[in-house]
Amino acid sequence: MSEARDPLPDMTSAQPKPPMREALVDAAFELFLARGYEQTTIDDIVTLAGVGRRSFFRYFPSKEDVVFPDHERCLADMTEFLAASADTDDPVARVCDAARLVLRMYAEKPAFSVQRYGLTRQVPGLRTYEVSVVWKYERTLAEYLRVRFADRPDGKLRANVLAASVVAAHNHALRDWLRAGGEGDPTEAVDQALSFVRQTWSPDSDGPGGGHAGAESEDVVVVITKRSTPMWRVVREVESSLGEN
Amino acid sequence: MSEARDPLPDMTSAQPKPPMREALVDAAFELFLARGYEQTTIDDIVTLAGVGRRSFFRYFPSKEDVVFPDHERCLADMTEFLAASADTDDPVARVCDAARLVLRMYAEKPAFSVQRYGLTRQVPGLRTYEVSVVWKYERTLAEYLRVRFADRPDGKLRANVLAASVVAAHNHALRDWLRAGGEGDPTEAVDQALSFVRQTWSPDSDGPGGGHAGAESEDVVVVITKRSTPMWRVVREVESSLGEN
DNA sequence: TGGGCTGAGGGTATTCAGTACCCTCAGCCC
DNA sequence: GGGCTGAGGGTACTGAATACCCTCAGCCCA
Repeated sequence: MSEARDPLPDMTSAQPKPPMREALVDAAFELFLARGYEQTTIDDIVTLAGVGRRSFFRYFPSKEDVVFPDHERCLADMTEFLAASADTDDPVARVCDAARLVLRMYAEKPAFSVQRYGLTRQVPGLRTYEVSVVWKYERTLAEYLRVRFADRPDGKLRANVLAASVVAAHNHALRDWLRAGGEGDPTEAVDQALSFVRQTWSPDSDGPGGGHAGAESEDVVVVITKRSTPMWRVVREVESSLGEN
Repeated sequence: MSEARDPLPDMTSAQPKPPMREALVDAAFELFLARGYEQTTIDDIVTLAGVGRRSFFRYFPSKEDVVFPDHERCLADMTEFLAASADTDDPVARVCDAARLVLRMYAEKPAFSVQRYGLTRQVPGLRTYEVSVVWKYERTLAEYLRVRFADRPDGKLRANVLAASVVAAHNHALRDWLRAGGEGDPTEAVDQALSFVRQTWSPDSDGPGGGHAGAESEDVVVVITKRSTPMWRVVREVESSLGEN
């Protein structure tokens, strides 16, 4: 259920993938899960990986970064994805799709994501780091929306609030999935959460509180029924009105 | 323009106010502004303040904390403020008022807030710290809303998104004020930004999309919805209308 | 073929934040 | 007096992060 043109392109950006990076990540997680994040030193990691200490900081600017090895890539992908937008794209749909890039990154490695989730819940420093990563995504979305909403009054406010909403909805569904152990497909839950935001902030509702239906729009369905009508009849009525949906 | 009962009580919580804490903050900011945050060591600070190194960490758990000396107090105030809510309060208005507590903390020391803003813009580590502080506020608001929305379907999602929206709107107005040098009163701008959110998420519009269901007469129910609204949401809308009315 | 360039990786020393442990001393209650 | 507590001070240690320099393989090119 992708919403905009050019949805979720294959942004794997096929890099040469240095094997040393992965070796470091593997060694780090093995130790983090065994004795805990703070009980593991950089020396422990590089010793297990069989490389020099200096090499660790060649690949990861800090100890926290090894826990989120693909976020920088994902952030770059998101930036690129948004930059490739057409002016005709629905901005809200576009940022929702951009958020789905993050979801996909998590969903691609369910076991890894769940393990990391366990770490971030326990280690305050990692939670802080994660929050700052999320903030970068939010800023990226907000910046895109800020440009797209430049002509609106309160465009900047709208952009910021909408970006925050999209991120919050995405994270809500994502964390539900992580808490459940990464079982199944989180896509649908995220879609639901995003549509929750999307329908509130859809571009045609051009002001707060202005979300009420203009009856002349072809997009609007009006159903009139008696209060005493049983629910199943109401549902059938609405269903037939909505037709294919 | 306070929105709920018991609005913004005097939460100065008159602590004994140890003078040493303030001396450390003053010394720290003097040095931070003169040579920069990262160029200043803890030893520099305690030397200027004329106290022992050990005493610094007695008052501030980390170097970053000295830059945000009153956020912990403010967070506690916010938690207390929300805990003191009545069940009859409008939850949305209540979290908006809670956000205003943060604004007030900034507005009480304009010069200090602006100086700190300059620091956080320049030092990535401080920005990260600030983001994590903001996240704590957001979590506090979301937790309150989660309880208040417990009976709603999607209550948790709604709580998270709403909390994120309120925080984003608040920060938007706050940063505008800080960028402008802390001149004037930021209250009105924050009120505007919050009302932007408030009108969108007001408790009476109890579903996204503004799908409005209401009783035209005693016996007739009119449902107006968008064609794109998913069926489950329509059903819920109708159910809730038929339910309590 | 030798020379020099580059870039990945390694090693060591240093800085500095943060912690643990112990000391002093003032006030204060028995 | 003696003992207790709590604020403040000092010192040593750990460990992340940085700076600087070394090795070595590959490679271009004169």
